[in-house]
Amino acid sequence: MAQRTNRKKNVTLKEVAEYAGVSVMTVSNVVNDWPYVSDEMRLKVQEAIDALGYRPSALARSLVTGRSRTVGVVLPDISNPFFGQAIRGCEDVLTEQGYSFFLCNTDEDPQKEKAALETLISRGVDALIIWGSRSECDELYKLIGNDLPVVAIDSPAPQLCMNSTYIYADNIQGAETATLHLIHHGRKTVGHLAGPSQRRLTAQQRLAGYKQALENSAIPYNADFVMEGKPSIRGGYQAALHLLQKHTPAALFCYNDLMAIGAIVAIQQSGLEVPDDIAIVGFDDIFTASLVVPPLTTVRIQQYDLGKLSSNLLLERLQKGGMPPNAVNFPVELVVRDSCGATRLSKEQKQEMMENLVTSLAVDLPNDTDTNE
Amino acid sequence: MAQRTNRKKNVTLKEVAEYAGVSVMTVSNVVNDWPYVSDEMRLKVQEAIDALGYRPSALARSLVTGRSRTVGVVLPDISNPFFGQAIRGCEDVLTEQGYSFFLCNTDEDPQKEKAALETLISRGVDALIIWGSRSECDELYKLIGNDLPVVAIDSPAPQLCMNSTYIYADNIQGAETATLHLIHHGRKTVGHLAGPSQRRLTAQQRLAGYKQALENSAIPYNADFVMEGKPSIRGGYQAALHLLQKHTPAALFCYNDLMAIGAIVAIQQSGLEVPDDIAIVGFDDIFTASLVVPPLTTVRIQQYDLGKLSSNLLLERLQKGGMPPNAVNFPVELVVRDSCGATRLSKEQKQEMMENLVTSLAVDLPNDTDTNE
DNA sequence: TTGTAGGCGTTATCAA
DNA sequence: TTGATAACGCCTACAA
Repeated sequence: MAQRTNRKKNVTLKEVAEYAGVSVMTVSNVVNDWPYVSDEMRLKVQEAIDALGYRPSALARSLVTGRSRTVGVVLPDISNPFFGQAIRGCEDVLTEQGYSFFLCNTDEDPQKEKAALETLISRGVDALIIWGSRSECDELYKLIGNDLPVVAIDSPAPQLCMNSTYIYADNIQGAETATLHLIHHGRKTVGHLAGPSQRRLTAQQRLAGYKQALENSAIPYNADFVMEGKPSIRGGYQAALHLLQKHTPAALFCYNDLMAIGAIVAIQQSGLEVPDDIAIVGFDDIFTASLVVPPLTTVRIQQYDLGKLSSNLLLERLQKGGMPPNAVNFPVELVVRDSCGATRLSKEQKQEMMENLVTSLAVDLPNDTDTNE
Repeated sequence: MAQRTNRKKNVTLKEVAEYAGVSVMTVSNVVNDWPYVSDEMRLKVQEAIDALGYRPSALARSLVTGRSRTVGVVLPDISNPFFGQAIRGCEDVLTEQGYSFFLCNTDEDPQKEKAALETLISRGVDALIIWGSRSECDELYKLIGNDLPVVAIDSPAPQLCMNSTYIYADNIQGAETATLHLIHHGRKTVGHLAGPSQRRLTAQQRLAGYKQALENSAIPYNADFVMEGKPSIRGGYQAALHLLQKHTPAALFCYNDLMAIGAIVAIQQSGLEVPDDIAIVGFDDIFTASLVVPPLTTVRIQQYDLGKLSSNLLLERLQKGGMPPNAVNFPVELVVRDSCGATRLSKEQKQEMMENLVTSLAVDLPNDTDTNE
């Protein structure tokens, strides 16, 4: 008798049906644009719907249809501008097709990732977009099974065992191009500030591309010129300082833009100049890359487009069904600005700029979260 | 007889019950940690759950309980780094409490906002976080009603008519502080690059704070020194150029950091220097603000904390129920770097840095989305 | 402590 | 073309 507690009172199909003096199915048919409804009925029902302010319950609908028009998006960290762009691409595609999505951050923590997937599945998502997964393939399989379509981006080879599409940004190629660019512009010794290769597939790939470039140029690989660090400004700063204590390469190819920015600061603090003494190339082309001084030469990943692509491929899988696993390559491109020294804008006054950068960075480093990309 | 099409086969309570040889309610009680279950039962049921890989359906649960543990987050644009930070704050709080959330971008388009809200409500969200709403108060009310808890941030006064909490970053105070800072450092004429005051409450507030500072300093307000533009780098660039064609204020307080960055470029192109000829102060303290040259003096909004606050207040409303509308002030703080000229780091060589900035910006401006903040 | 019945709001099925 | 009824998977209420 008593209202259930906490229950939101919403207008239901049944109420609309009673109001209009028809059956619930008729109302349902009108709502879903079923063709075999007389105009008279349609009008009458529509009036009732408007009068009562009826809104169909997606929940109830999902329960009975088994499809929710809902997607789970799992990624490392939305506060990372890279993913902000990317997910915007997802959203635009998904929303247009009537899908909503849940967002989950993992911080690249396998535990959090697992929890997120569990939650999403129990919420009945129709599909998953997984960015930079850290789970093993068989573990993912155990969690997800073969029924749920998955698009995995920059994750370790889940295409082997699932109803999934695997997208990889062309990290190897991009890293090779970047490194070759430096070599071809006369930098004899090119070092590499590597990302966390244990945790990130992309870090491994970019390192591989770097090595490949050396090999193609008949330059022997020297581990002394490679320093691993966290993929943040501070991580790049520290890795570069370490490296500079023993060696002074003519150029550094960095895992990503943030590390590159950190490297610039470190180089400057060491009394050297970018790009005159050490040239720098980053990766990603985040928004900030063009705004720092010197503007960063970098390998651009069109983040928004990548997000769109992922969602489009997901929708395709959702609509067709029974598609075999497949892998898709996402191209990247070198964007030449000043930090690589290929252009001729540099002068000695960069000293001053760098001091400013150092000053301001010193203030902000404490707030720099290490997981930021 | 035939399987329904497209239906995902999931293990149900009933199947677990049969497997364990108990009733569904016993299983349900175990799943929900009901206290009055014998250890024996609990064990038996738990085994069945594990054996079958049972996962409760949040959908079915929501349908019957009327609560989904789901929140809708509506904001202008997630690719805007400001919101990336903010939403991360939301996520951390919500996830910890077992809530998932849907993300919707509005691009500050009332149509999209309305569509998003309709969708979210029909999906059965328990509450809403609405950022920078552009809907009228009564329209929101019509859409949402009084049952759904709402936290509105930097939106026009929805607190008047709903089960809502209204959070406003202290834009007026912040703008006043920024402007006074410029005045107190000897800038006689302080102009303002305003945001889109028709569309954004925050733009109105920051303009108001600017005017207030003038008034408190007994400086007459002069509309010639205020120029409105889009809240982007390009918007700031264009607005500044316009302004500079007729006047040369000693300082510019800008609606946000992006406009400030654009203004720096424009000033430099006009053969002037920041901060020597014209001092600049921005607003927001986005990630990039400390990385440009000169590093930007700005009014910091702790974006992550703001996100956390919004979600905490929402949860409070969700748990207590029947709370009256209330408004919460979120403090901001001036962060002094170089662009305001209060510190003494500037030299003539900034010319060179600026040229670099200009060069790189010229390349990237076509990709600059005007809605970015 | 456990089980049974009913219903949450919708769609699928099939009969009228 | 319309309508009655049975699911969908779960929880609340109440009975055993």
